[in-house]
Formats: sequence, C-alpha cells, structure tokens
Amino acid sequence: MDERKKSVLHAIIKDYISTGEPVGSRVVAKKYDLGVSPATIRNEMSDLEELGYIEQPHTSAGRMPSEKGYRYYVDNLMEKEKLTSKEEEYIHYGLMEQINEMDSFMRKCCQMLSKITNYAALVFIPREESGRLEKLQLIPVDNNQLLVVVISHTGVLRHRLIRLPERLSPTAISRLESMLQARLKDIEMEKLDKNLLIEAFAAANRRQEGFSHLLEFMDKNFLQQDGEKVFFSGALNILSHPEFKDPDKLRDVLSVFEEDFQVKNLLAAAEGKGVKIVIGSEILKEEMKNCSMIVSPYELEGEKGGTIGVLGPIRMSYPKTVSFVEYIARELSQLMTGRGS
Amino acid sequence: MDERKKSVLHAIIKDYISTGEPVGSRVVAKKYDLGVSPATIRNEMSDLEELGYIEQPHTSAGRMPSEKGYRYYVDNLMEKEKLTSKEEEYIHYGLMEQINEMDSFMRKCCQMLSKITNYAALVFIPREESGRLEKLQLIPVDNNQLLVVVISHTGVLRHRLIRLPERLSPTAISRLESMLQARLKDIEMEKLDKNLLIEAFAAANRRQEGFSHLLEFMDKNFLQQDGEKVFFSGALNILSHPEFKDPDKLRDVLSVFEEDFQVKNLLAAAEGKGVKIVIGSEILKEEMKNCSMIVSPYELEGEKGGTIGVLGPIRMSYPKTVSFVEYIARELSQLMTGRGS
DNA sequence: TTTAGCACTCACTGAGGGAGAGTGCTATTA
DNA sequence: TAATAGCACTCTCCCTCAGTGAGTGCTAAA
Repeated sequence: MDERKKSVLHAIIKDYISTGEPVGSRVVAKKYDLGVSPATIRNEMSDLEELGYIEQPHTSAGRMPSEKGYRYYVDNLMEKEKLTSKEEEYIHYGLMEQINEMDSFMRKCCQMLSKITNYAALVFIPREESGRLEKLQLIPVDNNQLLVVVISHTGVLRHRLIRLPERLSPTAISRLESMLQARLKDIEMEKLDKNLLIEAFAAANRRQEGFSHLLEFMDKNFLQQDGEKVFFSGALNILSHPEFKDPDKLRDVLSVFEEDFQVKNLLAAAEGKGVKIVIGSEILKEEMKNCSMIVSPYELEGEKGGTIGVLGPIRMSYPKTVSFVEYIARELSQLMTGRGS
Repeated sequence: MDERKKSVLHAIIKDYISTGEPVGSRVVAKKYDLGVSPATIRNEMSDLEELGYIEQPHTSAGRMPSEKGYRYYVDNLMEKEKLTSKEEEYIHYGLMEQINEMDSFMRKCCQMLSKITNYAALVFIPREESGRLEKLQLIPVDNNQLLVVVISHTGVLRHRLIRLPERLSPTAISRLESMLQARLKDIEMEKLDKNLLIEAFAAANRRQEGFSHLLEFMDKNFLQQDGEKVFFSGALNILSHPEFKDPDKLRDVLSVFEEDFQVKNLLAAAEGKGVKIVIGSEILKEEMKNCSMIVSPYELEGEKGGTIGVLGPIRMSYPKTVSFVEYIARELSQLMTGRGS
C-alpha cells in the first residue's frame, strides 16, 4: 500500500462520504489533485479494488469504499475534525441546562448528540453499584400499610410499600425492624429479594415472632432496583439518509429501537476504552449491516459509567462525528462528577 | 340518503379498507351483489361523490371514501366486529402476566394493543391524585445525607435524598421533623415544592431554628412527582401500511412519537366518554392528517384514569380495531381495580 | 328507473433509443 | 518502466411512445 494508493483511497472515501455517489477516476484526479492523470488513477483504483478496499456497483460506474476500505480509512487515514469553539459552547451550555436531574441530563446528552450529528444517538446507563445494606427502616403509613426503606452504605436508597394483613402495634413494628436490620445488615443490595426475606423471617420465627404471614404480601423482586436504563433519540434522523429509503432496510434499523434491550446489546457489544468505531457487519446484528456506530464510554463520579454513541449509515461523516461523540462523552463525565445526588 | 346509496357507500368503504385500491362500479355490483347493474351503481356513485362521501383520485379511476365518507361510515353504517373468545383469552392472559407492577402493566397493554391491531398504540397515564400530606419523616442516612419521606393520606409516597451542609444531631433532626410535619400536614401534595419549604423554614427561623441553609440543597421541584406518563408501542407498524411509503408522510407521523408531550396532546385532544374515533384532519395536527385514531378512556381503581388508543392510517380496519380498543380498555380498568399498590 | 352500449380518459407498463459517466485495454511517451 | 492519451465498450438513467386495461359518463333503449 504505497502513498499514492493511500491518497487515492482517501480521496475516494472523502468524496463518497460527502456525495454518496460512486466516484470516478476523473473526479479524483481533478478535485483532489494528486498530480497524475485519470488513467493513472484508474490503474490505482483497479489495484485497490483487487485489494478489497473499494468496489464497483456495476461496470462503468465509479468506485465506492468497501467495509474494509472504511476500516482502513478510520484506522489509518482519517484526521479527526476538531470542533469549533462555537460548537463546544453550544453543547456545553445546552447540557448545563439539564444538569439537575440525572435522568433528564442523560436524556439531554442523548438529544444533543442526535441533534448535532443528525444521526441516531444512544445512551446506556448501567445498573448502579448499590453496595451493602446499611440501614433498614419500617415506617407505618396507616393501619394497613408499612413503608420499608433500605439504604446502602453508598447512600443508594430503595423503598417499597407493603400491605399489612392486620394491624401491628408500634412495638411489634420496631421489634420487626431491629430483627430485620440485624439479620440483613451488610448484605449485598443486589441480593435483596424475597428469598432472603424468607430466610430472615424463618430465623425470626424460630424465636416465635410470627411475622411470616407478612411474606404473602411481598412479591418476588421485593426491593430489587430496575437498574439499567437506555435512552435513544433521533431515530428519525435515519430517514434523512438516502441509504434508508428502502422501507425494508428502514424497518430493520428502526426495529432495533423498539426494544430497549436491543439497544443495550448494541452498545454492550461495542464496549471498550476510548472512542470506538464499529463498521457495518462488525456490528454483529444482521439488521444493522448497513450501519456504523461510534461509541465512547463515559464516567460517573470518576468511575466507569456507561456508554454513549451514535448510529448512522456506513457512509457516515466519521471525522466530525468522532469528535462530537468524544466531546460529549467527556463533557458528560465531567459534569457528572462531584455534583452529588 | 336512501338505503341503496348507503349500501353502495358501505360496499365501497369495506372494499377500499380491505384492498386499498379505488373501487369501481363493476366490483361493487359483483362482489356485494345489490341486485343492480354496474351502470346503476355508477349513477349512485356519481350522487355520492356530489354529496362529498367519496372521491376519485383521477377520472377513470374507481372511487375511494372521503373523510366525510368515513365519518358517515363509523357513525351510521359500521357494525362492530366482536372478538373471538380466542382473541379475548389471548389478550386477557397476556395482560395478566404483567399485572404486578403498574408501569410494566401499562406498557404491556400498549404492546398488546399494537401487536394485535398492527397499528401504533398509545397509552396516557395522568398525574395521580396524591392527596394531602399525612406524614413527613426525616431519616438520617449518614452524616452527610438526610432522607425525606412524605406520605399522603391516600398512601402515595415520595422521597428525596438531600445533602447536609454539616452534621445534624439526632435531636436537631427530630426537631426539624416535627416542625416540618406540623407546618406541612394536610397540605396538598401537588403544592409541595421548594417555595412551600422556604415558607416553612422561614417560619421556623423566626423561632431561631437556623435550618434555612438546608434550602440551598434542594432544587426547585423538590418533592414534585413527575406525574404524567406516556407509553407508545408499535410505531413501526406504520411502515407496513402502504399509505406511508412516502418518506415525508412517514416522517410526519413518526416525528410525533419522538416527543412524549406530542403523544400526550394527541390523546388529550381526543378525550371523552367511551370509545371515540377521530378521523384524518379531525385530529388537529397537520402531520396526522393521513391518520385516524381510536381512543378510549380507562379507569384506575374505579376512578377516571387515562386514555388508551391506537393510531393508524385513515384506511383502518375500524370494526375490528374499535372492538380491540374497547376490550383492552375494559380489561385494563378491571385489572387495575382492587389490587392495591 | 334501470340497463346496455359505447366513446373517452387516464394510469401503468415495456420497449427503444440517446446521453452521459466511467471503465479497461492498448499503444505511445517521457 | 511508469505515466498518459485515446478509444471502444458497458451500463445506468431518462425520455418518449404506443398499447393495455380499468373505469367512467353519457345516451338511448327497455
């Protein structure tokens, strides 16, 4: 792969990304003046095709990059395009607006990313590490209801209202509370489900406490947190890219957005360190073979957080989009650090 | 509008709904034998067109219903199509699977509706009436954090973790607790925002309690519940209807699903008693002029709940879809009654 | 009032042909 | 030996044109 071949490949990919049309030898020679004639370019193109970096939709059409070509491009040829300070400001102040509440902030990041890139944006928020149980408190609401509040040593809180089969006296409640507290303290919050409570109640029963009928009123994931979350935004941006004018392809792509876990899998598969570009069939999902993803991890409170990224057509404006994803992931990490709540 | 005109209109609409093609006089005469010749039908059609119930895409094409035609159809001609007992069972047991948790149950209803009708389904859950404050409790989590729990007389619960600027002694906390409790008891939960707390703290300050610096750590909608929620499902079903093969129309419709509040407005506009059918431009949203909606209110715990409905092309299978919406709204109301939590 | 007959309209389809873009090959040049 | 110019060839795209078929509206007859 000599220098000239690289230049030709680079020119073809740049042109194809901006026009969407197969690019011919004449255009390469003229627009990206490499100082040689179209004929020479043709020879180089012929070689590049043999090497698998470009392909022809049909004889007598220009060339367009293959997946391998894109791969080579993002790995070796592409120069990231820096954001202008205007863009950075726009993003920064846009995100600041929603800084108060985690969920809406994440949503905002997602919207911002989709809006500014004009691709679909995805955000994955992992299950939060909630630590060990620190405190359990029972608060009587009225004669029929009892509020169970559980707090972990990291400050994560869960609560649940349960119905009481009968009135419990304040002393009975506080006895139950200290029994449970003693029994469950320091246990992993993740393990806090009904089975564990059954055990705890069984132990209490051995001391004739007789609370076990309470169990009937708790369901299986008693205090289990929902955990993982996925946001996406701008799914419709796909409509504006001509490669998805075919309804079947469109359906393929959009169908993934119908189910959260699919989006999650998508992002999970691309996990890694730093910005990562996944091209076409490298996304191991048949429906996505016409797409590329650019994803980046982000941090929460200085620790590994989730993943944020965009999904667009393979013919994506990589240099700019990479910078956007990178910048927003960094902003997100910074803004989510040291703010509490 | 004599009987024969009605029959012709009915036939045209039925045929058009099932085929999507403009229907000609020959087809009406043959398939829906009215005992007259195509020529007679043609005369009737000519009249119906003059009356505005049907229209022609171009001369020499068959006729198709106008919005007015559909309106007349759903009001006067249509017979609801009963569900088979198989369908009822399928829905019933499908919904039962998710009965435990309100949110996922609503989501399930929505999915069920979209799946079984093959249109897009929408569910609106209104802000819950949460009643008056019954009990306020402060639970220290650690030296830096305080959990505020608020319970209404109807049993609705909200909580919030706040950071403390400094350590507070248990007695200080319980003093604060009883002060707030006394001050805020019986207040409408809806009004519970920061302004109210400022007042409460101000009152406390007059007695030199000095907790007002806590205020800096609360944000504006301190204990405000998010309230309204919107689910939708099966937006992609629209893709399978040929009237949306035009990307612009498709975009119009799908864009509404990008923002919750738009979906909410859509449903809100169609509120009423019983199943309601909204046709084409009756939906007062330009983007939706090619769609119809069938919506129904549902009940929560015997009281007015939210709205559930489907959105599809104007050429919708009304008789069946109405029954589906009706049945699911009824199931939903019944299953959401008398289960607590 | 209904029907049969008939001329007319219009969308759709497929064939045919020209234009244009681009290639591959070959012979020539530096 | 590498680069170039020339040229024939290929293939898509677009336009036109005629044929077909579905369906209508009108008129005259039953």
